[in-house]
Amino acid sequence: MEAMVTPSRTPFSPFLSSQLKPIPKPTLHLHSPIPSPPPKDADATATTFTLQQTKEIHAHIIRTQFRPTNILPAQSSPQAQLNFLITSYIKNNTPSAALNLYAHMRETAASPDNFTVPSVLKACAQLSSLRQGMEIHGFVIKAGFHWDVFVHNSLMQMYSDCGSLGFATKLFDEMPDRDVVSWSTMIRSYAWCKLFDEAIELVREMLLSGIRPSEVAIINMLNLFADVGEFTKGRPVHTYLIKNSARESPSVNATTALIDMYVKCGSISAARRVFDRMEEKSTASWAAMIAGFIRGRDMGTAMELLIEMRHNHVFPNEITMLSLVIECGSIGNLELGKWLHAYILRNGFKMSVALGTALVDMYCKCRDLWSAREMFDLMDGKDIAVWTAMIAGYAHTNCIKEAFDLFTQMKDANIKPNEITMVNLLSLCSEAGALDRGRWIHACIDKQGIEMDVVLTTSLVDMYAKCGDINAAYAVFTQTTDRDVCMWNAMINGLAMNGYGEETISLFMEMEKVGVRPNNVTFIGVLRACSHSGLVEEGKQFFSCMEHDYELVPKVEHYGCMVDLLGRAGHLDEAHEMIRRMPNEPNVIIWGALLAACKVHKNPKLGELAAKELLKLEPHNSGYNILLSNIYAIDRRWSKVAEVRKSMKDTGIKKMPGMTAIEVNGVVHEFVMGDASHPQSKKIQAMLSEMQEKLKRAGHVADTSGVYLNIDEEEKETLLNYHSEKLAMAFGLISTPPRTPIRIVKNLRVCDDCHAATKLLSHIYGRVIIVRDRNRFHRFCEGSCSCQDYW
DNA sequence: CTAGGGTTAG
Repeated sequence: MEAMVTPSRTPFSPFLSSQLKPIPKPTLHLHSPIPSPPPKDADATATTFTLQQTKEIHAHIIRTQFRPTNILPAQSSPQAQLNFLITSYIKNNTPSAALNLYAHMRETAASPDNFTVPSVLKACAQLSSLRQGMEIHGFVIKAGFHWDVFVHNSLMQMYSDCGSLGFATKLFDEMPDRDVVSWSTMIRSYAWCKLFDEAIELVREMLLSGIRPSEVAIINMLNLFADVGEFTKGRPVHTYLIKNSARESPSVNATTALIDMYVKCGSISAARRVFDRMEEKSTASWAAMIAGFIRGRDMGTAMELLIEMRHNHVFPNEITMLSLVIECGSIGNLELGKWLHAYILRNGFKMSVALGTALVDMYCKCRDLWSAREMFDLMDGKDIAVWTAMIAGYAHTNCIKEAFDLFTQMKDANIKPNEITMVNLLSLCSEAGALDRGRWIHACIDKQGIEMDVVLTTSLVDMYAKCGDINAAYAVFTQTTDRDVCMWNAMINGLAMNGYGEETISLFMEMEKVGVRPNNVTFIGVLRACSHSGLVEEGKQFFSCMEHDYELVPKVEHYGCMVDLLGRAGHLDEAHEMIRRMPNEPNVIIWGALLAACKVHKNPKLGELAAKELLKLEPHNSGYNILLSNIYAIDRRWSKVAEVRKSMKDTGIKKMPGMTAIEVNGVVHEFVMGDASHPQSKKIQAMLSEMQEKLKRAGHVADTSGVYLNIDEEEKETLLNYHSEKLAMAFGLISTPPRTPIRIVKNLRVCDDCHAATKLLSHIYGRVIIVRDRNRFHRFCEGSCSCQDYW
């Protein structure tokens, strides 16, 4: 099903074609009956009925065996009556009822007609049921319907809504006469799949083919350019609007969409000009403009407009407040968020569940978990979205316990988790390396029958990969065929960080083969794989082909990967040369990569240069100060070391604490250096002493070169023994059964001494020890380590 | 027209 997300417009995957052959041609089938065109003015369809009323009419129709009723026009055929019911069910958001009726029609004499088809296709779209949609497509072919624009457009819309851009495109390409709706549908489909360039190309083609865009089409286009976020691309539509407004001025809605487009493209001034010229402004126009000022962090003007709006007798509604709160959360302005919250309460807005959720989410994004929780606890009728928003808040701040506690409470409250809830919990497990928890979530997903969409599958792949179970990650990855670029990236990066260099490259090849276009993130994974596996030449090739063959401009991150790749391999001068040649301004990632390489390959001269550049960029960053002092320590220039340390102390810079986490029986335990806060601290200390003893006997000499303090060797050794990774390992050894693997996660790089010690410990205790540090895995087994570079 | 919670990389 790869073609469902195939980016290119033209090819129609042979796999898919074979399922739907023959593709219908708009020819007239003289021998099959041509169904009558849809009734033009059925009174009943103009009226909207509630779901309850619809059900009653349904029951009545069945009871009276399609006899004319006083609700429907007297001459209504059974067909028309059923069509009416289908439409009414769809209007009431019960697409499955509509599809059941359709199935009923197929079994009875009342065969579906040209009027039925668009309605039931809409139901399929609402349910994202590609299978049923294809079935209807097949029926349309078999029944020999007249292929008018309406049927074509409905089918395209269904395929596009079910995520099958490939089928939609195929139909579009085969249409003899495309109307403005056909074009709009395609443009919208491409925009949804984030294929903006293709969408823009379609806009161009549409205008060239002489189609005059309708208002809906114009609004669609403006929304498209708002998503693209590029000022220059949206400009032509504005020009078009101005040109045409000589005859008829654009509607308030179109102008509002224009303001929204300018705001999202970051041009507040252009938005303001349009806004000021508007004679009549709707609530939405004001909201779009105010959201723009919030986005531009101009709170003063935003507040002024909010007040001015009321002076103009336009009043904000719930949706206005909703979008303001969301915008505020995305810029993380807590002060404004609190003000908006107060404003909402003061002005008696109805606190809907949606608005409450937006507030909870806003507080979470502003990292005020306490206020978020307060709001959350106050809310009545909490639905799955609020629970998920709150869990997401805990997940993003790495509050494992709180997140899982809340998850339990949610289940106790009989709220069924959905895929979004699970994605949040999984990302938490990824971060903490909590494999057992992650597996448990996976089991929950299966048990609860939660739909595995692309995002959830990607999260699962990511979780297994980041927890070091690469086989499980691959198993999930191969179970699905509907993979988007994110999922490929997750798998590629997973292989890369687990040290599978060659495999990463072959997966990349496969991705290319099935026609998924790699993006910037993909290349970060591929380059990192080359870096970790010492594939210098391959890395250089990928780096040059990403620009030449894939038209992707390497970003600073890619240069960072290259500096890391060359640096790790010891090509320090080449790495330095790369930095000098790069078009972008080198940032901390670049110099940091060079500095780390200089430390490993003991090149204090270049290292000092890198460290000084780093400190120019971020004088207060503790990590770089420490690295600089480390560089001096290599040359044993202790006075310089002391100087840096002192300046750090003076400016109040503290070292980011090294932390190591280990999951035992689904509970994540965290340790910092010299940690004695764990309930089992005594036992851990005893274990540490035993480990130290055994290490000594095995001939381990403490590598104190990682301790860059001018203290005596014995003290250095003691310090090393209390590194957080050793504490976590000791705890792992005493609390898990013999021979089971030990997995730990460290937030910084593992130091040289801990690395050497872990190798021996894996042999001494007969354990596989898997350490995940800042960006990759070290797998220790019987006294050796999987990583191939400098260790 | 604006419409609550989500994935990869950093």
